Amino acid sequence: MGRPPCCDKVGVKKGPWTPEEDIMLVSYVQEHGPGNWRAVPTKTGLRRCSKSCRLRWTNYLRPGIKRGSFTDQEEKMIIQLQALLGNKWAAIASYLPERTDNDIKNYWNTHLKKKMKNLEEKCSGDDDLFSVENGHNLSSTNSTSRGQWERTLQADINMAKKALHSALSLENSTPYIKQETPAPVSTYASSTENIARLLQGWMRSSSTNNSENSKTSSNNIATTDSSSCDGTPSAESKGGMVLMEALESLFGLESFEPSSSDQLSQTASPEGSKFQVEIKKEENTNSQLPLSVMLENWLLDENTIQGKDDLTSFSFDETADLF
DNA sequence: AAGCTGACCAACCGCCCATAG
DNA sequence: CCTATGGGCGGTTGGTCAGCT
Repeated sequence: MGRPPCCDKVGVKKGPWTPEEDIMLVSYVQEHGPGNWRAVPTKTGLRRCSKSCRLRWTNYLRPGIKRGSFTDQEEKMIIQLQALLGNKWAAIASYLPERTDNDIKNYWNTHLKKKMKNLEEKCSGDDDLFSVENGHNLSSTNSTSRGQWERTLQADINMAKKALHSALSLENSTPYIKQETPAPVSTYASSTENIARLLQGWMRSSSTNNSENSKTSSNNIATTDSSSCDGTPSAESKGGMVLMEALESLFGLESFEPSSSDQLSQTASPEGSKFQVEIKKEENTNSQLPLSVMLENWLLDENTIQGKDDLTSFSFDETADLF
């Protein structure tokens, strides 16, 4: 017997969100803040499940979401964090605050999984270093001898260290949470911008086909988003700016702009901070933790991250005591 | 031009966890 | 301690579109 559904199935709308619904949701969140999702459908009049509202906000409407294709650097990070953490998309997303876990998950499933499989095929015959299909590398070595396992582990650790070190030293161009570097605002889309784009796409689609149902609008928008994902304002996004201004005056949404990295880290990735807090809590019992958790602790430890030189000084010998 | 197929991605679903009462 | 509830997460589905035959 599972949990009862989060809301009545009867009368609840499903499927793609319309711009009108998005506006209603954004204006509600602007007024009340994210949270208490249960109350959102009743207070906004949205005929949507509360969960659906939360998902729509976190995956699409919240400020600080970057859309469009992934950069090489992001791709690298995802691959390596996935190898290290497994399919912990929320945890991975905490390192890429401008990406949602859903985005990362989708990107992994559609692009990287295949890529890694090809790579694995190429590398078959070596060892299972590239075995990422089942998520955690570390767990795939159960049947190997201890020595082999340790070598594999050492390689994993080195790989992770290199990955993080290179990622952290890449001109600080990625707005990692812990670094608290100002986010490149141009690459972000605030809620206002998101909505503006939504409206724009919707208007465009309805102007070309007035009878077009709103189902397709959200997909049109998604395509539009990709076209301007590089942060360079396209002609379309300039049009969006006009709408944005209109919306700003309508809802007073300028306060949504991630004016500081602190705000960004709070709004863009609450999961990350929560994750880090959880890890912190676990540190007290480190001595009894499995290595995977120890590694996570090490990777996420604030001091380690901040003093990134330390990353390379981690030795497998330090972990030997664990066994 | 029509049909087919695979890629992509937004959204849904079910389970789990934390917490308030 | 137990239960109900809200929120979060990962897996999966289904609609749309582009490319190919």
